[in-house]
Amino acid sequence: MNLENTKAQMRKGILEYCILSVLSKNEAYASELIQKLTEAELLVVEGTIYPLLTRLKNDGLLTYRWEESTGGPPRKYYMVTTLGLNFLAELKKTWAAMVASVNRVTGSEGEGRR
Amino acid sequence: MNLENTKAQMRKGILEYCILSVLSKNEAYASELIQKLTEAELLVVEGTIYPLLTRLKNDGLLTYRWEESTGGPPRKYYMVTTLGLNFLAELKKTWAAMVASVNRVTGSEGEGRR
DNA sequence: TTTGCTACTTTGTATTACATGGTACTGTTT
DNA sequence: AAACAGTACCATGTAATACAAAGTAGCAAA
Repeated sequence: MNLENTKAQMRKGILEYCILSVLSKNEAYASELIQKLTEAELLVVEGTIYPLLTRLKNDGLLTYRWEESTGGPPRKYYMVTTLGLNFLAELKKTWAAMVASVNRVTGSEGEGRR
Repeated sequence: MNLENTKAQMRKGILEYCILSVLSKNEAYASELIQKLTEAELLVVEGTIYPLLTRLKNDGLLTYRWEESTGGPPRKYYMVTTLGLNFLAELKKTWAAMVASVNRVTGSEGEGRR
């Protein structure tokens, strides 16, 4: 029962939401995504993001296209599909509801709203 | 990739926080906890909460005492230890930081603060 | 005694994040 | 040209968690 472990557990399930959200604004390839999420202090690593992107693609929420790079191997640029946009809208609601619930239960209901 | 599944994943890791938080205000037994969390629209079931309570107890964050019931079997009333309170304080910070990060990444940073 | 309710417990399963190691393409250095 | 370094993608195995499901046990009323 250490804090790092609990943090990791808390991150579970929100990555999908974050990735879809980031990609809905701009297409990006995996390394770019990792950089953006890391900048936002949401730890992610390769071993996490590649399987996740593949899963989202297999479920029809993402597509990708290959693009040559000016140095190094070609990149897979991912973008959100229409289905992905719908799912993202649902996730947004879900996230908002969950934050509200947690804040209510933990007694920080008013925070950020006064 | 269905919404219910993603919701379940989003809940991961926050239960510890919610339970510690609820118990820090009033001691309670498992069924009471389930009721409170369900009222707050945070689904929990027996199979989830009993092992979790035991884990928190084994890690020294919770203690319990038996109390006879006026009908039915005796109840285990759980309460938070000093160690648990410290951990709770950390979780509170962690949760707040994560919500801030997610909102920043998904572009809902201002929401609830206007 | 049987039935029903409450409360606690245990076992097995699905899902996820991550660590780790591996493949492949490009350009640079020797 | 050969070796190397850097970038990018991919695959496998592990740990942790939530949950379903089935089980145990106490108490009380019919």
